[in-house]
Amino acid sequence: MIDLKFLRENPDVVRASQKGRGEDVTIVDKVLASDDAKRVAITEFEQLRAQQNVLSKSVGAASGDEKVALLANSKELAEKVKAADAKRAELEAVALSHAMVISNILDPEVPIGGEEDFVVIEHVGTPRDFSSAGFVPKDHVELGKLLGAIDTERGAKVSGSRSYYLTGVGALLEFALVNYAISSATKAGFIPVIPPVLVKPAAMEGTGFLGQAAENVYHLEKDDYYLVGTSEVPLAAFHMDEVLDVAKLPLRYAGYSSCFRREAGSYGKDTRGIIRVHQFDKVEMFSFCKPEEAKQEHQRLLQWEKDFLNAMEIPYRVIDVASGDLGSSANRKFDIEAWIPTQDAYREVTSTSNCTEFQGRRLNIRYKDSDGTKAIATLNGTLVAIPRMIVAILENHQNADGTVNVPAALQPFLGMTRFELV
RNA sequence: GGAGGGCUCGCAUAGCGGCCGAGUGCACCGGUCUUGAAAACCGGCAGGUGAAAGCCUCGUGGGUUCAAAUCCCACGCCCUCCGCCA
Repeated sequence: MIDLKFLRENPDVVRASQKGRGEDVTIVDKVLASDDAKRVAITEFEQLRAQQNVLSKSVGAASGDEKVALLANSKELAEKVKAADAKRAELEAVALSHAMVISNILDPEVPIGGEEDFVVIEHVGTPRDFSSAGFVPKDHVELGKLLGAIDTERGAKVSGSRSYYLTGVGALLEFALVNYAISSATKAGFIPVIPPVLVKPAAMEGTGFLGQAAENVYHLEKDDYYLVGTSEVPLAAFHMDEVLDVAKLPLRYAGYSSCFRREAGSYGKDTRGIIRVHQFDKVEMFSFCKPEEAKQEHQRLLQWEKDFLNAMEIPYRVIDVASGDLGSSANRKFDIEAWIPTQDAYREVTSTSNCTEFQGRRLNIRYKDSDGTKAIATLNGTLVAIPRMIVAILENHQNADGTVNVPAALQPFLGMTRFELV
């Protein structure tokens, strides 16, 4: 949630932010109006309540005729208080429901525009020249079959489209990637976490996934639970309703979990292979920090993501994601896109978002320092999303015969230097 | 799924419908004393909101009442026992 005080004082900034995202601008005035009405109702209620408290006390002290008279007064006042309280509650709910619609306020540096309007920040590494090597690269589906690593046909048989089995070296590769990720994250001071992936509505709502992103979330209606699309959700909600000690910040967690995505609205996109799937595992970095440190922390998360790609020896580029393509909680987002030879394109493999205090306010997570209790800032970043990383590794490190070289960083975790044909 | 017990200010506890936003002990913070420490003693010590007055918060939500930590109802969580089970 945005800061209502900020909104009251800077409505134009919020309007511009909404506009930049391609979202409803008129909501700003609705929020201002409903917030105003709410504040008036609160004042009315509190004044009546104060009277009632005084009167009630005098009733207790009085006796006889005096008491009878006071009781009559009090009874009347109690009715008014009740009415005012009901009105207050109603207007508060309206104001909150409006306020929750507004997305996080864009960082002024975010490129304005739609999905295509990202800005490339840098390129790292050079895509291999397969033609000079004298062979046409195979795609990951074919390689996965040759290596006995990926089985999409049986995935479809058992679980429908966008499903797959990782088998043999494919399964081993996941373990190696996860182990490498967790061990490097731990070295960097992250606390490793295996979170629940089945969460209550409050966690989903608080992280901002029930707004525009709701259609991509699996909901178990019978029990009113959600399957998370990323461990960002349980990691953010880990400290829900808590006040954190400023001395412990930044507090960093690395969560390993399955992720579930409905992929509604992506029909026909990436239907081949395991680029876009309904279920995958991921190691996610999550950071709680002071708002004034969030921007630097964002750069740190990006650096850890780059370190991972570098270790995998995969060419990539970093993009500054455009305003229209940001999640509602993010005020800025950097994606890392790995080079995928058979698509002749860079494709998103990791992503890091600065959510500033937006989630902190929704989840009621604060920190305490010498001058008070304030909303905390949260940031998230992918360390490794397994299927896409597997795609990048197989395709970039393949040999003419279909074998694949294992990046040096993973060799200790795999106990092999090459994936052989089965 | 069935049967019980419990949820009060960091922890542990007290709490008759009004004098309870709430006592006590421990912990914690500051001070006196001490070469230093311990002990002792003195003082402070829940949070939110608000400029303040005030208002709100005793698991959560409703209800009864002029007035609820205290009475009633529902739900949640925790613990014990039984059944089922990865």
